[in-house]
Amino acid sequence: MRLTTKGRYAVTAMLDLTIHCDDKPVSLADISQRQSISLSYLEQLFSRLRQSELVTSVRGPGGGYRLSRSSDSIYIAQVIDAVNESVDTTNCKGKGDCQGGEICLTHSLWDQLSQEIHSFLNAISLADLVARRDVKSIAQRQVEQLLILNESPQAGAC
Amino acid sequence: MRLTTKGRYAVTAMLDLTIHCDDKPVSLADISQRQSISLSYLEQLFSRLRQSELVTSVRGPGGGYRLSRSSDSIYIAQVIDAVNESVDTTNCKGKGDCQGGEICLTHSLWDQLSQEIHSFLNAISLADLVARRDVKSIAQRQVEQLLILNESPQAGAC
DNA sequence: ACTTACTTGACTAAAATAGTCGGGTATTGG
DNA sequence: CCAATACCCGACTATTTTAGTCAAGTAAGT
Repeated sequence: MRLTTKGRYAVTAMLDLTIHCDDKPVSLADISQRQSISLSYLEQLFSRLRQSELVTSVRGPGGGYRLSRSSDSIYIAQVIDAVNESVDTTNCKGKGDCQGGEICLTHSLWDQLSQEIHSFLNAISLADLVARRDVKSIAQRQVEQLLILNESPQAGAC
Repeated sequence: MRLTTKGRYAVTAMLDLTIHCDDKPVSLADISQRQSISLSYLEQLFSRLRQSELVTSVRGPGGGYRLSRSSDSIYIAQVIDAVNESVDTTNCKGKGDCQGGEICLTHSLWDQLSQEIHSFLNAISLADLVARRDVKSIAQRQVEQLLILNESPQAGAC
């Protein structure tokens, strides 16, 4: 099982994309500023997200990324899977050959835990997260901080 | 969040201890053979398990380890915590200072997931695992394999 | 005494994480 | 056309963690 900054960044970036998407695609530079994630690292993550067909890209000036489908049909588990191999907690990737070809003593426990985590993350969509009150207020704070930082009022398109 | 071989080994070893404990303490050498875990590595893990007061040790010949209390009052979450810092999935360890002192966009999600995993692992005791049918049959297989392995050396040795 | 078995700490190879860097390529507004 | 924008891609790297090994103890039973 791996659940580290990589997966967290991916979900955070996808959520940012969901919040700040109206008609124009969202550039990685914007996400980088709002979410304090390095631009180069974001590029790496979005390469995987695009390969998994969770986002589509638009090149050139004014370009950026869009969700490839509605935010209520993109689930957190899919985002994590895209960048973070899996949420499997078994050693044998569910195959049951954990102890020299045979199943190990605790295999069923880890198998059960993996299913538990997967169903939890697969039941929450990006749309669900956007609807949360705390997410809304944090997103607003981030936009305001960015405006102060940039000083020049950048025509709040959203 | 970390859930790797270290935590799995710890739970497996504790389960082995639960199964093979009658009156005499269980030596790490026995666990090492049955569960195919390196003896030196087990020593490292049991050092942590002892510090967390999950096991007690008996030194000298015939010595080994015992559960410090009944197997129905030792929970999987405690074993993992003992060797594997925590099952927390947030970046800020629940503090909420994930984005430069402020809370990050996805904090509540990871916080919720952490609680989910913790309650799952905290609801299963070693006694619960021992009672499982698959665990019983795997344990029996391991004992039989060990008997075969230990009886053979008389043939070609010396 | 001798052996067994726990105890401790230092050390290490390999892998993963969390990035950086430098060059591409497509697109578009002027 | 052209230069700026922003995605695209692969190689590189420092740091941390994992999954151990090794050596030198200490305590206790026969």
